[in-house]
Amino acid sequence: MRHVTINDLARRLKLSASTVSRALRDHPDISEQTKKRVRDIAARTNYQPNLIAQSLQTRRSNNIGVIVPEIRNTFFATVISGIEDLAYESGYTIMVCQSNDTFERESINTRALAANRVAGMLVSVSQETADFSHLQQVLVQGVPIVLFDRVVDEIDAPKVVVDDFNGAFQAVTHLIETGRTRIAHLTSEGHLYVGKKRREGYEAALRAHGLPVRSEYIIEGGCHEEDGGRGAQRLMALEEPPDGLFAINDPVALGAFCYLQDNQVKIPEQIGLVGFSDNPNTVLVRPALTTVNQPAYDMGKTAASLLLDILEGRTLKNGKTITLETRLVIRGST
Amino acid sequence: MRHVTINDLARRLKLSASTVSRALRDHPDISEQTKKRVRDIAARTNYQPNLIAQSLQTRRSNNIGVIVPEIRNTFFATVISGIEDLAYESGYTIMVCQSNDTFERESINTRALAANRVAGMLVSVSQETADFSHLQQVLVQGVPIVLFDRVVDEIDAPKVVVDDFNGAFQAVTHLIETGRTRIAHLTSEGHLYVGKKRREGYEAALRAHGLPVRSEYIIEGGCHEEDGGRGAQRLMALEEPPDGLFAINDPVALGAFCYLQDNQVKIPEQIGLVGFSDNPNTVLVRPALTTVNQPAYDMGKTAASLLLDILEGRTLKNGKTITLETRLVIRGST
DNA sequence: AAACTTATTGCAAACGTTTGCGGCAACGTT
DNA sequence: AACGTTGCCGCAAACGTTTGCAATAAGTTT
Repeated sequence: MRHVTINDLARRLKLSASTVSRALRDHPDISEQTKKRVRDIAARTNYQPNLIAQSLQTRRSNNIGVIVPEIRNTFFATVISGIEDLAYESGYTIMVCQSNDTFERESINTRALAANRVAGMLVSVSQETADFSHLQQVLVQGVPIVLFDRVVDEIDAPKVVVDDFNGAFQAVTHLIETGRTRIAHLTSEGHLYVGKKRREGYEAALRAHGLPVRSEYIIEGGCHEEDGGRGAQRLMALEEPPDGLFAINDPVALGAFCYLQDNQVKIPEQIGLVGFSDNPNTVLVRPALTTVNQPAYDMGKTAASLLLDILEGRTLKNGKTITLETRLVIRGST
Repeated sequence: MRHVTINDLARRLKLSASTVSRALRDHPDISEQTKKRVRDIAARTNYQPNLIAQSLQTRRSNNIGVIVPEIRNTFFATVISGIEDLAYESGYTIMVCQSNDTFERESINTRALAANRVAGMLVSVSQETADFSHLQQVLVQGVPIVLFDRVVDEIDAPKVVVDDFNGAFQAVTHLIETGRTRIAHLTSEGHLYVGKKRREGYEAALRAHGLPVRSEYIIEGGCHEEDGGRGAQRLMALEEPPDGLFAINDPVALGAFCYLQDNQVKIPEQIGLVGFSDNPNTVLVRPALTTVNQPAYDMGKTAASLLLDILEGRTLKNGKTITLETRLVIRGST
C-alpha cells in the first residue's frame, strides 16, 4: 500500500541506507555482488526513488514550469508539445499553467511554480501583463527563465521569438505585389510584443511601396476568431473598403474569412486575406488561407533546449534572443 | 540569490523554526504579536514555503499528473485546459505528459509521475496500450487514478467518457433520415475504446433502420486528418460509393472533406458527412461540418473534480463511470 | 502559599534521500 | 613484524518542513 523506500530495502538486505543508495547509483565503492542484490530486490519490490526527497537533498529538481496564456489555443498547445518532447528526452517533467490572459493568474502561477521549486521556467506572458516583478523575483531567486513568443524587453532572459516583423512585411508585400493598394490590418490591443512587431512590419511594407498608412484601416481588437469577424464587419462598412487584409493571427483571419464569405465578399477577387501562424485549419477552408508559417513546435523545442542548456550549465552567454524564421505560405486566399 | 527558508526567518526574529512554521499557518498557540512579526518579515523577504520539503514531511503533494496521447490535439488540449482550470481553483498544479500514442512512453511517463509522488493521476491511454500493469502498480501504491476518454475496462478506477455509442447512433440515424442508405464509416484500428463504441453505434443505427452492415464500407485507419483523406479515396473508388459517411472524429472527417471537395464530390448532395467532437474548425469549412458535440472542456473539469473528490476524501463510491451527453450538431454537410 | 491553569514558545524527531568521513578487514610491501 | 593500501561498508549530518511533547512564565484558584 505504501511506497517502498530505500530504508525498506536496507532493512531487508541488512545493509545501511547509504550503501543501498550508492548501489543504486552505481557507486564504485560498492561491490558488484551487493549491487546486484540491491538491484534485484529494488526491481522485485517495484522500488521507485522518491524524487521529492531527492530534490530536497540535492537542492535541484527535474521539473520545469511552463506558463502560457491558454492551453487550448492550437499554437500554444503545439509549443507545449515541443517542450514536452524535449523535456521527456532529457528526463524532465513539465508543470503547465495557463494565465487565461490575466495578470493576476499569471503571477499566482509564477509563485506556485517557484514554491514548487521548479528548476526553471518557460513563460509566454499574458496580454494584461505590464508589471514584471513576479518574473523578476523568480530570477532573483536564481531560477532561470526563458521567454517565448509573448516576450518582454523588461526581463533580462533568453527569448525565443519568430521574426514577426519580417513575416508581416512579407505578407503585406505579397498583398501589394498581387495588385492591392488598400490594405487593412487587424491587430491586438495593448502592448503585446507580437502585435507591435507585426504592425511595424505591416506599416513598413506599405511605406516601402509608397502606400499611405491609413488609420481607419488599422483596427485594434482581441486575438480570437470573433474579433476577426467584428473587425471585418467594421472594415467593410467603410466607404472605401480595403481590398487586402492582413490579420495578426490565423484565428482572427479565419473569423474575418467566415464573415466575408457569409456576406458574399469574394476571396481573393474582392479582397485578399493573409493570416499568421499556419495553423492546421488554414488548409481546411476554400480557398485555403495564405498565411505566415510560424514554427510552433520548433519554438517549444528551442525554448526548452535553451533552458536545459542553462540548467545543465552548458551555456555561454545568457541574454540572447533566438529569432526563428517565418515563411510566407501562399494559398488560395490571395 | 538563494531561496529564503523558515530558518532564515527564525534566526532574524530570534525565534525557533517551529514557532515560525506555526505562525505562518495561523496556529492558535502563537500570540497575535509574533504572528504579525513573522508575517511581516515573510512578506518583506518574499519568503515562499518550500513545497517539496512540505510534501516530504506531510507525505502529500499538491500536484496531479496528467497523461494524454498528444497535447497538440485540440480535443486533448481542451481537456487539459479544463483540468488546469479546476486544479488551479483548488490549489493544485498539473504535470503534463504525452505518450505520443506509444505504450513505452506512456509507461515511462507513469513511472516518472509516480516517482514525483503526484497526489493522483488523470490518464487517457495510448492507442497501443494493451498491458495495464503500469497503471495497476500506481493504484497499488495508493495513488488514485481517474481515466477519461480513452478509458479501459481492465482498470478499476472512476472513468469519464462521453456517450460515444449514442452520439454515433444519432449521427448515423440523422444520415439515414436525410435519405441516405449507403453509409460508410471511417474508424480506428486496434482496441480503442472510443473506436469500438462509435462503431457499435454506427452498426446499431444501420440495423435499427433495416440497412445492411457492409464490410467494404468500414475502413480502419488512424485518427488523423491524412487518414480521412486516404479513407475517402478508398471509399470513392468502390464501384458503389457511399452516399453518407460517418467518421470517428473531426480531423478524420475534415481530411475526408478536403479530399472530396478537391475531387468535385458535392457535399451534401452526393455525400453527407458527419464528424465527431465539434472541434472549433468544423465551422470554418463550407459547408460547415455536421458533427457530434463532445464536451472536451467539461470532460477535463469532470475528471479533475472526480480526482479531487477522492484526494480530499469527499467521495463515497470509487468505481463509478460518468457518461457525458453528446449532442448532434447539424450543419451544412448533411 | 501551594497547586493548578493557561498562554506561549522551544526541542527534537521525522519524512526519504545523499555524501563526507571514518572504520575495519584483508591484502601486499618493506 | 610493522606499515601502508585497497575494498567495502556504516555513521551521522543535512536538505526545509511539521508536530508531539516538554518547558517556562504568568495568572488563577484554593
